[in-house]
Amino acid sequence: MNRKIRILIVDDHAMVRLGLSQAIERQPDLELVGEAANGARALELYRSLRPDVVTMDYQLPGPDGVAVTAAIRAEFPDAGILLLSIYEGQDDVWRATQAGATGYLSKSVEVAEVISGIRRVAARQAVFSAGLKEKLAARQAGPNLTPRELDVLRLLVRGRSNKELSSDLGLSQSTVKHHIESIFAKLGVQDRTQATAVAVQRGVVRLEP
Amino acid sequence: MNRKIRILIVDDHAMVRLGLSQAIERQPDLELVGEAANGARALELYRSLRPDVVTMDYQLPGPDGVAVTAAIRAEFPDAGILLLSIYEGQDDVWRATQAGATGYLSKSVEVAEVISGIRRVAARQAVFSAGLKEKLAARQAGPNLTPRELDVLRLLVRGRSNKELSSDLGLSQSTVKHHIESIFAKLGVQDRTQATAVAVQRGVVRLEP
DNA sequence: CTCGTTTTGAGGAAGTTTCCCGATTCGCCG
DNA sequence: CGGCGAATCGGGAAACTTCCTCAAAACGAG
Repeated sequence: MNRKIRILIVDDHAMVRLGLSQAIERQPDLELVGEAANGARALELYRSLRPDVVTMDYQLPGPDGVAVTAAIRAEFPDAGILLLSIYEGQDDVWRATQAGATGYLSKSVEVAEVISGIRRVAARQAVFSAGLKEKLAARQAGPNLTPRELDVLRLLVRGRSNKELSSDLGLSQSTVKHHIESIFAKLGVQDRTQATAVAVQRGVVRLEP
Repeated sequence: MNRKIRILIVDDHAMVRLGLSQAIERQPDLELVGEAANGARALELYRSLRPDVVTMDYQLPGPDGVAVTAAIRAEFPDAGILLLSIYEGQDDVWRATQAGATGYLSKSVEVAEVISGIRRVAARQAVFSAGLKEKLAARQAGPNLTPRELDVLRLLVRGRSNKELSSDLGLSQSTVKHHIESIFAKLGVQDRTQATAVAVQRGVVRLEP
């Protein structure tokens, strides 16, 4: 038999770390080599341990899981990283794939699915949960904002005015107004506050960072 | 020695259930008697098992942890329920205490703290994590909105216009404008979209339901 | 190359929000 | 009782947003 798959857990919730470590220890082909509760420690441990797979929580104190993923991949382009998140918005998955995550699973999946996800990430195969694919497909049929509209929406949701938007993005106010109207039409709302509510609820954009 | 403390875990994340169950099984005085992944199953199991303590996740598919807590307490007023949440907003804790939760812990605390929380809930003592108390105190010093302003803010965040607000709450538009201006002043913002962003980020109000 | 989409832009009318001024009522606390 | 904060209401001017029409450059797909 081959060498065991060496795993690093990154999660700020002690209970999740405990659950994951238990699940891993029950598998003869998996081996837990380290645990980190924040991004800095994760990077440090990655450098010294060089694990085969990292299970990374989406939300972490300080730089979030996506940022840590990007940081690790910048240094180790062949790293295998499985993002675990309670969020299932399209924007989250998109950000994750952009950052170089090998897989993205919702935390509501069964433990067995995480284990099989780890094995597939170890083989550098992409992993996305069935539920996520459904949601992505469903969302694709819905909003479907253009990249520029997303830029505008992300700032809009943070409370920027048209004037601020235009200087933030280097556009004329007319253009900003145009994009905003397109966003309203696609989200089916009448004003920016509703757009914010809908966008955040559907996970089109995230508010926290 | 006394009978063991009988525990029911309610959480939709399999990994958290696994972690909690492991932590509980390591304690000689604690006994896991059931696990539920949703509110309906939780109520069902509570009726048949009558556990001493329920550890309840804040967010669940369908009715959330607070609603399930209220449902259990309506039937069993002496139930001991420990809410576990990733959210630390004042509004969440407030809703939890109103629903009759015995304690409220952030999921970012250590496992030992959850275990000691379970023991204290078993003794029907209130449990709130140190971090939460700090945050609550900090928030108390901050916004400190009046009840009426909170009513307005909750609707504002969902994208209602001044006109809608006035009919929703049975007020004149003048009064609504007045409340909104007070909210802006207390949150330190200039417009309703910023107010939405700040309120959601700080957990003053929740958007999901 | 042509078509459709995206992105950019102008301008204006109508409606809404923000920011002021003012005022009355109510209940609570010292 | 007097004062104080909360909640209520009115009005108005300035600013901003929404909705509309029109237009053009850039770009990829077919």
